[in-house]
Amino acid sequence: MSALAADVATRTRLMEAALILFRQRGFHGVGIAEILRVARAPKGSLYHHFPGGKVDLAVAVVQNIESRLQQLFAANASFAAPILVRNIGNSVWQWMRRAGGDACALLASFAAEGDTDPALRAAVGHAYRTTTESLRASLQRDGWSPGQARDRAGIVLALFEGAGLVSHARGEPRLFSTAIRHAVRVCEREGTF
Amino acid sequence: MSALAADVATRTRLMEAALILFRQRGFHGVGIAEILRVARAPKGSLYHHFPGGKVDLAVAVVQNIESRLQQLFAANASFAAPILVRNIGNSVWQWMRRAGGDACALLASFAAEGDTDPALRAAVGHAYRTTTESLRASLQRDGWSPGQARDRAGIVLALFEGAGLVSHARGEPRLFSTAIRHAVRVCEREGTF
DNA sequence: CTCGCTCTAGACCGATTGGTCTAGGTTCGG
DNA sequence: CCGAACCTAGACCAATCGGTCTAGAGCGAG
Repeated sequence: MSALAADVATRTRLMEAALILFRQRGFHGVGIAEILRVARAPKGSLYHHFPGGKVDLAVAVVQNIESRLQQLFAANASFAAPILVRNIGNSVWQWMRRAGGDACALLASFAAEGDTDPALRAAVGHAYRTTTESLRASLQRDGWSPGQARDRAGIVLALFEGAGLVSHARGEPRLFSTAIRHAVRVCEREGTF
Repeated sequence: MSALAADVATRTRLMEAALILFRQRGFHGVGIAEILRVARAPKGSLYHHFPGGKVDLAVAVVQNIESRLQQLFAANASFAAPILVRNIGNSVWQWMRRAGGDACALLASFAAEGDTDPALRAAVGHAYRTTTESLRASLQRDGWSPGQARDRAGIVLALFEGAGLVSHARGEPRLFSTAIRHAVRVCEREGTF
């Protein structure tokens, strides 16, 4: 099916362009025209692949990020929470270093504009929920109490989101790697933390 | 000067409306028309008080938040870092609970759309810088090494920004108070953390 | 070959965007 | 009481917004 191949390519190109641009300027900061220009696609293609238009595209991007994160959790499921957090943190860091691939800051960006659209808000909320849940499960497997596991999962998520945001805003990747190290320690059973 | 009084009132009303709306939907998500409607001001007033238009208004709001944060640091300068962080965290939490007064999530929102405008980006960067600097100074006063103080200041800032964002996105104020408690511990000299 | 379906292509639309500009109060100092 | 300064008020503008719609290119199946 060469038709399908072309389809996938265009669809993917649209999502990649959207990811890059939304990350830079947020949902409302980017016009459809610009996405199409970057993706080198005509308007018809966008509304063919994403009948709901701009929101539909943004939701698809969020879901894609969510599933990528879930894959990372699955790939690291056999590790203890500190190792898992370190590995996932490093993977996300790699995404951020490769131009435009920053997942963290995109979710944060959409979260910041949360009251925009119910569907988009729901997608971001779902992504946060599944990520927190995976983190919590890992911590509980390590022996943390349910309450402790939930709190620490929230802390780790907030830390990553905040660090992604601030380090992006200030052009200081350093902060993100510091945050990874700290998040790892938050998950360790030894020490007061 | 009753003219000045009217002036101040309109200017303030514009900034308050902008703060509330930008926080909800970000810089690009809010139109000037809506700000004017909420502030009950005509267009002419906006461009009189903020000749640079929308960006000028947003920068003023960011600077206002920055100065409010600096006032909090000044008011808590005599406390050790953990107490200072707890107090400031609680104050910010109060802002967030009062409708529309969330400072953290607004900076985060603008940071997320950072590539929008150089002036806005600079204002947010400056606010982050002064806040981190105040935090670092407090930690160093407590005896932390310069490197440790800088790292921990960054962690605390990222934690607050991330927690403000995620808790706002998910409607879970709980996470923010958990983050405050954690941030306090990050600043404590006792324990491994 | 031709039919039919998927996808591309872009002209076109009304609504809304941020911003400019001219008038019209209002409130001072003198 | 009057002119100048300050501020309000909103009509108006080009540009852009997200979205719809028709036309046709390209393909595999029969």
